[in-house]
Amino acid sequence: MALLSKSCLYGLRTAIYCAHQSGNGYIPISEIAKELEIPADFLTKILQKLTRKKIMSSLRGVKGGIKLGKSSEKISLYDIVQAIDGETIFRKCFLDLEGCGEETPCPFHESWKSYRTDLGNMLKNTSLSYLIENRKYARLK
Amino acid sequence: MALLSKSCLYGLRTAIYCAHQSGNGYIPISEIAKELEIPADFLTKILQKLTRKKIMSSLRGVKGGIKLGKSSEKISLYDIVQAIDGETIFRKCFLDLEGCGEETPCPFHESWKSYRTDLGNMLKNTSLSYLIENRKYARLK
DNA sequence: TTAATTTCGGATAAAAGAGTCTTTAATTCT
DNA sequence: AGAATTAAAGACTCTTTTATCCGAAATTAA
Repeated sequence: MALLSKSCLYGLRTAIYCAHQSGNGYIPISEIAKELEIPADFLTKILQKLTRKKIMSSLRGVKGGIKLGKSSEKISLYDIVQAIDGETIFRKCFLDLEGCGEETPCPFHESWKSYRTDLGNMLKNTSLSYLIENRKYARLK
Repeated sequence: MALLSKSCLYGLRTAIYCAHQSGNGYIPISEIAKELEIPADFLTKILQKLTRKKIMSSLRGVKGGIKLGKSSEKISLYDIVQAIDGETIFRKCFLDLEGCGEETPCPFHESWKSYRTDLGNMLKNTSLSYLIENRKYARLK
């Protein structure tokens, strides 16, 4: 298993890639797909989830493609994960028990809760711009 | 997505359940399955992975079933996760990039590394006995 | 020894996630 | 207006995970 779905990872990598591109123009999905070695048709579908949530914006036609829907400072990794994989990761009980909560905690409730919250906060506090500025390498494939 | 596979969660819940049972006898898998609302045939298969690693021990026949393979102090959650889902969770890059490492880190390398290590340590430091002793409720379904 | 019970092992089925393909709609350029 | 390009949308296939089924092997009890 992995924490995030493959779709989500593709979406994250694409967003980071777009944030890294200097210009403000649309980039064809096929170009990104080739660059990041992601199946193009599949990526198209995934990015639709991000455009519907205004995280990205798309344009059809000759000079069309995809780009960030707002400035990279305003997009957090949490936004992207939430848009593609939903919020269950950040809510769900470690043991996947429906009724687990403060009143009827599962055996692992306490230790997992803080950990899960930390993860959510870490993703919320990491914007695309921060990521671009504070890394040494651009490795995205 | 979830951090752990369903198989792994079933395995964890069963192990905790067994640790909670006072006696030292074998418990039929069908009984556990019914109690924890897990498909019995599926659970049988999952538990085989744990018995092969001596985390649990099993016995066929009339008074047979399954029980912990050693004392609950000596079984950590890490052992169980590792036996069922493997170690990839604790090693893999956040963005699932093959070549990500210290030399060629992915954009998320640093922040994820410590987090992943913490999770591993948390699971290593949590034994079944600790879990049984330090919880208020027994909720496992 | 026979009957009952229970795990083991392999085959198969169902469900979910990942990936492909084709057609349509929007946009640009000539 | 017409041709070329590119995302959107839906149907379909492939793979992995989850779940079911059945016969065989081991163990207990009478």
